[in-house]
Amino acid sequence: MSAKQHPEVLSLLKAHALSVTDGRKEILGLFLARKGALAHADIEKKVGDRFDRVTIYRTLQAFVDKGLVHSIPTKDNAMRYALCKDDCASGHHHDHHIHFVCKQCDNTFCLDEVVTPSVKLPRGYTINQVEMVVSGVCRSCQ
Amino acid sequence: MSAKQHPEVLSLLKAHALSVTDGRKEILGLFLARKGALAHADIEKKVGDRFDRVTIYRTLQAFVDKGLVHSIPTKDNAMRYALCKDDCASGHHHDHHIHFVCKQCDNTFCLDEVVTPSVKLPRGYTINQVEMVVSGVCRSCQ
DNA sequence: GTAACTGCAAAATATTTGCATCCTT
DNA sequence: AAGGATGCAAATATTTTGCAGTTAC
Repeated sequence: MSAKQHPEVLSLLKAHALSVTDGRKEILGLFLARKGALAHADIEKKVGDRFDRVTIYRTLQAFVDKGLVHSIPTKDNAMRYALCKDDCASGHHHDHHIHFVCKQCDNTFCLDEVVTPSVKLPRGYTINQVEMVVSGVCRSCQ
Repeated sequence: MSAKQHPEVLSLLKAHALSVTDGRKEILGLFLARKGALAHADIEKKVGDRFDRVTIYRTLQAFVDKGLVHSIPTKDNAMRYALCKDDCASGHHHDHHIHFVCKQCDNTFCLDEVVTPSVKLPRGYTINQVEMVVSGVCRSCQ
C-alpha cells in the first residue's frame, strides 16, 4: 500500500535502537525523502490521516532522544527537526554545521559542508554548544 | 505606588513611537533592570497580578514591531526577548551580537561585545540575517 | 511473553481574537 | 475628541498525560 521506502530506513532505526514500526518508518522516510528540516505541523500535514498527532510528538521525541534527529530553533517559534549526521550519538548532538532558513520557500536545512565558525567569548564563559541559524534566500530560490 | 523607575523608560518608549502606559513602563522596566532576556512566562510571573496575560503578549509584540526588543529562539522552544541596541530600527533588527544561554542559571543574554563571526556559504545563497546562540556556563555561574 | 508503541480521550498550556471600556496624546 | 491600549471572555492551537489495546522483538 505504501510506496517503496528509502533503503536506509531500516538500518537507521536499528542503528539508533529504535523499534521498527509503521509510524517511525513513514516519518523517517519523510526526513530522508526531503533533505530539509520538518516541523511537527509539516509531518502532521503529510501523515496526519494515518497517524495520531500524539504519535508524531512521541516519535519526534524518540528520534531526538536517540540521536537520530536534532532540533533547530527558529525565529518563528516553530521547532524544526532534521536528520543528524553520523557523529550525533544518543543524547549527545554535535551540531557543528549551520542551519539555513529560506525566506522564500520557507525551507530549513542543514548546510553540512559549512562548519560553525569558532567564537571567542570574554573570559569566564564556558562554551558547551553553538547554534547558528542563517536566514536568507537559498540556492533554488534565487 | 511603584518603585522609582529606570530613567530611560520614558525616553525609550517615546523614541520607539510607543505610547506610554503603565504596562509598558513596567515591562520595559523589567528589561532594563535585568540585563538578560525574558520569556513571556518570566514577565507574567513578575507582573501577572497587575496586568493581563493578553496585555503582555500584545506588549511584547508591540516592542518587537517597533524595534525596542528582539526575539531569541532557543532549543527549549520558549521564545525570549531582549532589549535592542541603538542600531535596531523599527521592524529591522540588526542582531550582530551573539546570544548566550547559561545551562546553570538558565539566564539568556546578549553578548553585545561579541560580534557574530562571518560565515562563508556555498555559491548561490543570499544571507539576510545570522543568529548565533551559544550555550554553556556564564561568568557568574563558574 | 514482555516491553514498547499507538490511538483515543482528556487535561493542561499557550496563543489569538472580539469587543466594550479606559487611557494617552 | 480620536486612536490606541487594556481587561475580560471565549475561541483556537499546542503539548502532555493516562490508559487500554496492539505490535515488535
